[in-house]
Amino acid sequence: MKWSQAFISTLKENPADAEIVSHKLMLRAGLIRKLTSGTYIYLPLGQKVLNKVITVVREEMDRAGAQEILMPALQPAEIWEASGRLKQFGELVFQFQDRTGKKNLLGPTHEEIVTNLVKNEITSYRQLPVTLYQIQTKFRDEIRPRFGVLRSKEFLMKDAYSFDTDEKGLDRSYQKMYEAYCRIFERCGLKYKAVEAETGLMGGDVSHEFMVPSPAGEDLFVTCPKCTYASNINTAIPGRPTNPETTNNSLNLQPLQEVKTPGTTTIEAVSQFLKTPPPQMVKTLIYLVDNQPFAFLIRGDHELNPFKLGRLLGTENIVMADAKTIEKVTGGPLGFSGPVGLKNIKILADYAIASMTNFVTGANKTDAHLINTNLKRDFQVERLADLRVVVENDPCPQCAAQLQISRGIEIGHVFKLGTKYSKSLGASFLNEKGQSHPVVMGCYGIGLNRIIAAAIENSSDQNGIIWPNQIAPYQVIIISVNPQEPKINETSQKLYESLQAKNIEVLWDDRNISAGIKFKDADLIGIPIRLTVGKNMMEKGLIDIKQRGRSEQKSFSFDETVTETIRLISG
RNA sequence: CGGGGUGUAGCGCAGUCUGGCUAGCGCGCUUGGUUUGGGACCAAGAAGUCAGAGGUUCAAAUCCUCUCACCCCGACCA
Repeated sequence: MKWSQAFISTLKENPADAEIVSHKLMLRAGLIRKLTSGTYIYLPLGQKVLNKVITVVREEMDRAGAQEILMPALQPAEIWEASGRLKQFGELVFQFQDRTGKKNLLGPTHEEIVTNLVKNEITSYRQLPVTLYQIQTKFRDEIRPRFGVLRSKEFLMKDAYSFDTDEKGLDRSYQKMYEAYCRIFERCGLKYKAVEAETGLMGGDVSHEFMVPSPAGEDLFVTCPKCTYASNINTAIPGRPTNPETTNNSLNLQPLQEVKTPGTTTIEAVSQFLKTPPPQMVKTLIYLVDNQPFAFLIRGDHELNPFKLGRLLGTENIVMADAKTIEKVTGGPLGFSGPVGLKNIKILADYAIASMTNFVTGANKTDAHLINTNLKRDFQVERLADLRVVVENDPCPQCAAQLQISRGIEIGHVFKLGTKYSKSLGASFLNEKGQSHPVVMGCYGIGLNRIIAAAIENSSDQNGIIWPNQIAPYQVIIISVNPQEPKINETSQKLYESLQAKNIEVLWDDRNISAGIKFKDADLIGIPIRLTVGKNMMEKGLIDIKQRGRSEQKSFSFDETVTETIRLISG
């Protein structure tokens, strides 16, 4: 493509809307333009990159034995009512009626639709296993679209679904997809990390997220510097101290005492008032679990993890108690709750509480706290459990090394769904013995637009994008420094045609503008190999080769330039 | 949805507090010319419902009321 004829518009200045590097560069390099909040137009350069990503994904899915289909974005609401997820998704789903009054929605994902398909088509174990995938636009009415293409209301997703006769089969299908994901992200040049994750709205029990470390990421994940442990912050388990159940009898227990703490309803306030550090304090959080009151005890500097509560207690109906309920249950106002003297309420304590002595708790009275509170002596708990969010330097649950917390962009997520959907939607098959079983499912998603943003977050400099070879919009850019000069123009033309003849994707900057703009633009849009036809051509008949992201530049004769370019591309 | 902020030419912004003359600047764009190894130079030009509606006033980008859009922080996700 000749730049003079291409629909490429770059921006010199940063658009006011953009905050993060990838968003700024995608706008500046002319990859995308915003239509409205959460929806983006892909311009030719952006579309080329997207297509490259799609090609990689498609090749690897096919290689892993998955078969491509295409399901509608427009879906009947009734299937979603049948699975019970319409309520769960709630406002996240774009819904509307068609002219007949039938309820429709724009698919936020496709589990219901494939399961329904499989229900109708698969009747025998002989047809299993099978994995289907598609590349489709998803619609989610996000509460807050942001960071450009990273979180949008409309986005492209590769979603795959595996169907097996049993758990073992699912394990195999899951493993295949997991490996395919690794290959995809490697080919896209991403530094990624697979971590254990929450299953969330998808359901199921095992899942892994693929994270690209980036300060722009919206997720936190935990990694161990010494072993393989890696997890989303929400599922990360802090390793337990070697003596978690330390009986505090042997320790120097001080007498329990009530102290006045006027107006101090937060940990910080109490900490300052009593001059006691938060790790010496215990907060008592009152929740309603299936409408029953529960107290959760957490060390002052720790944070409760509501996801863990759900798993532990086997219900999703968990809400923080309001001030009235707290007063009714504890006898004291919000902000002064404590475990001592609580009745008719289950008390669960985080493991970290077990090794604490002489700590501060609320007194269940206005403006009062208890000091020197001790477990067992002063109150009992129903059980000890892992209730909290991991913090930096917590011990690794596998090897006790100090855990690290990083920020990342979630670019893919794989789930073992089991029979959640096949049961609720009635997708079953007959086994060898003629018995009916629900199919065992897995689902596997990749955010295709996010791969682009993540790649840029991973790889850019002051001057612009530095594309990984596999997803660059063009492999080579030719800069004709002064296209008015016949020798330069003719050589460029010949070079352009020679490279095209070798099936190399080349962008020829033939514009009759000052050289500086061309160099700046080439850097901005990040083409991996830059060939400059200019001064060196006029003086010595040489063409300069420079790789984006490297500083050195070498000069070659015409023929050498072609072979060297090919070498760089294939190597 | 709660909190914070912005809206003036395609893009980036000044002007708004303290109302007043033809609404300005940089980039980009058009035409002609000189240029061409890191966002050139000269000359001439085009381009604005000052987010929208209503109000106050002799007079509104500027003051008041409402509405809309967009961005940032929080809960949610690929």
